[in-house]
Amino acid sequence: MKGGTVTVRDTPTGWNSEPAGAEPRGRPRGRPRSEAVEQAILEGVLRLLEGGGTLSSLTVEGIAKAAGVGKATIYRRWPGKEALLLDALATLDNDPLPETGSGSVRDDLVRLIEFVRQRGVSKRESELLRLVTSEVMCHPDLSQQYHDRFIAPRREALRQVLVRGIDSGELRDDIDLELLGDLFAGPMLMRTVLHQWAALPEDLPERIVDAVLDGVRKK
Amino acid sequence: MKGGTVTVRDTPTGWNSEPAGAEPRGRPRGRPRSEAVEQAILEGVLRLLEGGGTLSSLTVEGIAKAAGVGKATIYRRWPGKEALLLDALATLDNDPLPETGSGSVRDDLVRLIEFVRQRGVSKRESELLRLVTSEVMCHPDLSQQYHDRFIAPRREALRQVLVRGIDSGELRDDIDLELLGDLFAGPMLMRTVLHQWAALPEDLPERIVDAVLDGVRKK
Amino acid sequence: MKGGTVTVRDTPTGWNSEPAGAEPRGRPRGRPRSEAVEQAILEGVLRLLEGGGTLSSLTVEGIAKAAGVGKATIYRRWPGKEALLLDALATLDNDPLPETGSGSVRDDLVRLIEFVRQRGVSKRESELLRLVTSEVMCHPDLSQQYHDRFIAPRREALRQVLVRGIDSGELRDDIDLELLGDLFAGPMLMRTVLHQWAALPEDLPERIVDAVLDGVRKK
Amino acid sequence: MKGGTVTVRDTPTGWNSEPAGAEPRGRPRGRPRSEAVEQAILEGVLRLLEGGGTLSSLTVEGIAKAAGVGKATIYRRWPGKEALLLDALATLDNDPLPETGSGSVRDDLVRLIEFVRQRGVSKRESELLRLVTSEVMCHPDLSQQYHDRFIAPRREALRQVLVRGIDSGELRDDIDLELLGDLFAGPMLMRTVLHQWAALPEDLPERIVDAVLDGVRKK
DNA sequence: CGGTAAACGAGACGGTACGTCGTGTCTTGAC
DNA sequence: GTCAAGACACGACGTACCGTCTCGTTTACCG
Repeated sequence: MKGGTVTVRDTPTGWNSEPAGAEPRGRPRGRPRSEAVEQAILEGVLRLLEGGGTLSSLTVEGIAKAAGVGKATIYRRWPGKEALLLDALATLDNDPLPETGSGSVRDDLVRLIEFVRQRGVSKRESELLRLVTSEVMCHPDLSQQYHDRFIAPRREALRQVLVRGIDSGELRDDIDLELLGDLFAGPMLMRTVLHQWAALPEDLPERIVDAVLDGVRKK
Repeated sequence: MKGGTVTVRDTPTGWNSEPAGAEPRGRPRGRPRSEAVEQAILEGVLRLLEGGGTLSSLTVEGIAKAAGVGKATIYRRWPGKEALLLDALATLDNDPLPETGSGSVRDDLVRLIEFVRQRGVSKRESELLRLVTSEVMCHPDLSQQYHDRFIAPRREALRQVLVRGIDSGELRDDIDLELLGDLFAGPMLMRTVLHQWAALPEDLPERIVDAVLDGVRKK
Repeated sequence: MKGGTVTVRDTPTGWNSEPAGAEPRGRPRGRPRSEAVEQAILEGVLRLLEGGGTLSSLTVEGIAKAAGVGKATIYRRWPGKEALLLDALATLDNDPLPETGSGSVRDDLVRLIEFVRQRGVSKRESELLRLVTSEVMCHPDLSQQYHDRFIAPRREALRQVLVRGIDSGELRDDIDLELLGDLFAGPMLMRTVLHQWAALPEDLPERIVDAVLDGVRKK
Repeated sequence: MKGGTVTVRDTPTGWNSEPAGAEPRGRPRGRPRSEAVEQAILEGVLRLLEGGGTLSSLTVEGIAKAAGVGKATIYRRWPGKEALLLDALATLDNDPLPETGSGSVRDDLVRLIEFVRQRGVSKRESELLRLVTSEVMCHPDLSQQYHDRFIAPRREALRQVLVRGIDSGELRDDIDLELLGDLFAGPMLMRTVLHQWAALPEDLPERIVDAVLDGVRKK
């Protein structure tokens, strides 16, 4: 909730950013925004999502009620339901990406895909992902936000592994990097977006990686 | 707009089904529903979608206005906006699946993926797909409809090709069929859902199929 | 609720105005507005007013709830709470002005003032008058409306009586008509606006008229 | 802003009363309230009123902004907008009542009515009166305040003159005092509340008094 | 050919949520 | 303890759609 947030949120007075020393543009005046309120709102969103329901059944009014908060307090921080959803997603999805580069390229790939699989197994996260993803597909501007905050880091990690694999001669160098990434990530997305969330067995990452590495043609 | 429709639409009086002769359950009385009105509504949906916009900016009231039609006329035919969207999608997506089974398994796979690629290059279809997909992810009941009408046929065609490949010894038989399908279809979905619609070059299907067939491991 | 209303209300399609024959400017299309709903809203206003309360405690939302009506239905007919109050007042204040010109000028004056006194005695009307009057004093545009619909007719009736009195030699002709009217009407207003509504005994009109006629100077 | 104020205001610490020496109940600690702030708030109210506008368009938030003052500073001094209005009215309406009892009863009456007329010709005061009056009519508790501070003194002065007139034999003694007062004050109220503020010519007080004294019946 | 009945355009209807604004209280740091 | 600033819970505002309903009109069929 550090970097990407500022472009979506209203970034009201920047009262909690400066590390030390003199504040450049004057310190924020008036009562500071309550951290607890922030948490309550995000927690309220997650609580409502657990009940399940449509995107349009997740109303701002309902969130305010669930969080014990005024509507204005929500609109003071987020321009709308969509941006709020992104931040709610961020509160769940803040585990660090797995370490890569230490072992074999294959193991790194498995680890990355396993990391994504975890998202879908958690009830909370999968519900949230379901809604966020559909919301995102409607709002092109949010799509950018979503991509920058959630997709891009994963893709970058994947890219680095793939580059290492090419450099070390483990991977073919005649396939463009973008497609290479899609080959590994696509099957997970397939289950995530269109299939049931249940169809994510533990050994799925391994099977995906091995199949993509070796090809499906009979030798 | 034939088979699947009946489960979604109200199928009010069955006025356009029987050719002649005795109607079993009473012939429809009163003024028959106008075919032109039906077209106008669906066309109105597509016209509004071209303007682009959020899912919630596509209102039933707006559709009625755009089509020069009363709201009740829409509700008489579809139970809601979602089902209407599915039918609108069907008016575009009614090309027959490509023939398969005549040539090599590889060519069949390329043809199938190329068929999907076509969906994404048309402005109208890609916009519609964007909204329908996000709508579908929220409504579990629609999800079933969408799957049965649009996903299942494609998956089935794909499955048949893959089975043929396994039987003929061209494809490995130690990968379960479901994953096999995802390997080919996943990369396309990746571009469709998360990437830009533009990134769908003509030779993409070939490159996907060859990469998946041969694997990405350096020989 | 005939003439004056049209300038305040939205006068949507004029569906209830034409006496007979062909409608000049096209008959209203769509479902006609319900007379019953209209009554329910006005009745709701009066019911809430009986409970007593501030002007700002009489909310549009409350009126809608009390009348079992959607807010939009109110806004469809009246531009705001103020105009609605005027019409609510009109539903109470629709007794015909008393007949004048038949007997003595003094009796006519007493009758007119007695007519005004009746307004203040009724709980409903006095509450309503209290709010309407204060509302009216804030909104200059409503002030005009209020004057035209409620004040002007009374003043005109009073003026006619006074003119008759001057012509017949019963009243002095060296006092301008406006002031003459204020002399008779002022004392009633005094009790109405500033005093308690209770202080309106039955013989008040007679005493006012006689005092104004004869003067208060000791002979 | 002397006597009546204390019942309405919070009378916080009494910081401006003691001349010197020992404070009986502990001297006020902390920063004393700024006199300038008080003035700024009242002046802000008057400035906003000159712009004209509805009662509800005169918001506490707007007053604070206009006075360059925090909202809490206003609420620390007055319990609400209404009481503040009364005090704002008092800053304008602080001329001493005219002397009476020195000359003829008629001249005293003219003087008193002329005094009231002055209120109406000042733009500031008439605007303020307009709002205060309407506010007052809604809040029964304020009505009492308003009556005690502004109406009662005038009525009392009027009453004294009338009593003197009766005692001296100049006025009839068969009309109750309350009605007698209304006869003189009513016409002014008429113009003030319902008519235009403009209709207050200089000789109006004289004409009212003479007409009421002598009666309007032709001799 | 005239009657019956449903479809049609229009738009009113009871609701629900929207995003904004004002209220009166509170919480900061500065004075 | 006051002050300016502004966050806070609350609740009304006026608007926009929802899905249903009631109008008068139109358009088929059926007797």
